[in-house]
Amino acid sequence: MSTADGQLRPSHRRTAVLEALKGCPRIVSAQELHMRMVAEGTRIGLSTVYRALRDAEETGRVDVVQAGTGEKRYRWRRGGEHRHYLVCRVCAASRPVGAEAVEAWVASVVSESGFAAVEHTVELAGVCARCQRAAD
Amino acid sequence: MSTADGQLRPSHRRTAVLEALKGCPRIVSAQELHMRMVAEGTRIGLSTVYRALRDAEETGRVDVVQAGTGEKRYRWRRGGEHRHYLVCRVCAASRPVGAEAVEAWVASVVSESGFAAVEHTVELAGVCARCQRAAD
DNA sequence: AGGTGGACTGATAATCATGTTCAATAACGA
DNA sequence: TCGTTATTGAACATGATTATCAGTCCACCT
Repeated sequence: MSTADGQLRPSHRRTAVLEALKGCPRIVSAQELHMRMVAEGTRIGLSTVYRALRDAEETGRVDVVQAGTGEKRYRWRRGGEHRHYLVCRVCAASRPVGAEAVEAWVASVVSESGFAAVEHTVELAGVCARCQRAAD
Repeated sequence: MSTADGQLRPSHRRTAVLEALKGCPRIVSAQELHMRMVAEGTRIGLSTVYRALRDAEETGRVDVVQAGTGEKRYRWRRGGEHRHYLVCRVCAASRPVGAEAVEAWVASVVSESGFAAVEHTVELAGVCARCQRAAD
């Protein structure tokens, strides 16, 4: 394989993936993130991006949103806590929403259900104010 | 493919798919439903099952849960209202949960966000009491 | 009843996101 | 420097879903 510019970074392609994710203003899919990185000049394979995101998901460093089409979209988790997001269907801009009420509701449902190890997913998708204007 | 109002014309096969779904005690994937129908002696193609479920989803006659693997699981919507479910990760048993608190929370978040046409997804997955016992 | 046109069906192929394989290789320690 | 080992990434595999399209069925008209 040709090492064209010799700009081989230290062993942290994975770190590069997470850094790129941090720099994303909107939620992105693995493929979008890969394209973005390549466009910026980072030499990285799609597999590595998938691997890094899966690992980050398992270790709780990113939040995941399942799009309706069965693709996953990621967002860097800024605070320590897991968050829920309101995502724009048009431009994919995302903003975290306060979810204390939902967390409390989930806790009460779980306690009276007899279920154990309950995980919850809350997803909100709509059209943001800017895209509403742009639709005219 | 579709008539003026976007609804598929009723047909023997399509009705059979929804009837089969009604008879399912747990949430099922399209493929599971197809296998189930074939096992019962119904002659039907996988494509038709997918089509019927997609149409039912679009017209709001079924509830959909996205499994972690990117597969969709369906449940016949018994009341008129859309529901949320607590699903067992082991046996796929599902029970509807009262979600008034969540609906109210969603409404308030939406009203102060400036977003329009917001749709929400709430999914709860855990291990039901029976499967907890069976795990011993 | 018989014909006709459009809708439905289903086998197959295509697509799409993601996972796995494995030879090449970069990082690290002796 | 040399060898060991984990990481990488291109190609391939997989699994769910969707599109294609020729054949079939059905409703309606005469």
